[in-house]
Amino acid sequence: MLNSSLDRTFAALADPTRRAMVERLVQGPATVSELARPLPMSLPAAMLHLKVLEDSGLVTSEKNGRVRTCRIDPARLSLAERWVSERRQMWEARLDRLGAFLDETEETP
Amino acid sequence: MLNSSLDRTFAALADPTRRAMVERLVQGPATVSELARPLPMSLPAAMLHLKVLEDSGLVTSEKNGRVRTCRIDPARLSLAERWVSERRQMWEARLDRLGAFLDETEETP
DNA sequence: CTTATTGTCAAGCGTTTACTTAAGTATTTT
DNA sequence: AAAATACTTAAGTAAACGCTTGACAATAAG
Repeated sequence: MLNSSLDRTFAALADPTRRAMVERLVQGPATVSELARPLPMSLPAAMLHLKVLEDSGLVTSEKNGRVRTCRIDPARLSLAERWVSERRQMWEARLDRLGAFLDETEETP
Repeated sequence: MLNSSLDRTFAALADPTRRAMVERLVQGPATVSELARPLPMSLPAAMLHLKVLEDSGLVTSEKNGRVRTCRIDPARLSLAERWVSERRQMWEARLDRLGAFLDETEETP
């Protein structure tokens, strides 16, 4: 399905814990522990959130030795941004058409 | 909480049914039935989705007589758009700083 | 070799989500 | 007034989420 990646991306961003992780990762790569440390939950819980972010494609990671380094994928951020932006633009385009129609209609009152 | 509106907005957009409703509403206002008709589910189910959209603030509605008319609130679309956009920009800013640093470091090789 | 660090897997539990069908209310239309 | 329309509420169910604790790697450091 074409949209299921949008599903997962928006769902990933719907949680404050996961947005906090994104917020951290836009400053640069981080390990699993670094991401989990500030969070008010157990490490396994944090890893589940991380898994949601990875499944959405917003975050990628690679393991070297015993440490896994995570980084954000800005392309996925753009994907979500673009969907919203395009819909807002459609809405604006409709308003423009409506305005033009009204201008035409009320010529020489 | 300041962020719970972002929570609800992203959560609302995470579902294909609700995105389809948004997609419809950017073309202009619609009634509950008009929104529900194309969907492969019962009317009450569609109304639950609509409620999620309203709770998020993405959609508003008013009832005249027996028909409820729904319209989108583009400001809420912008809210989501802006959050994503700002984070993507933070990520880009970091890359810029990194580039500048590397340029400085490798002067006169 | 022993120990600490870093991450992972699994089982369990309570809450929330996404529907369903059935019944009911308010407003038009005939 | 009777019937159709448009929406709303309620009750119930199955699946998904978010978290916990506990046990268990694998790697690095002393």
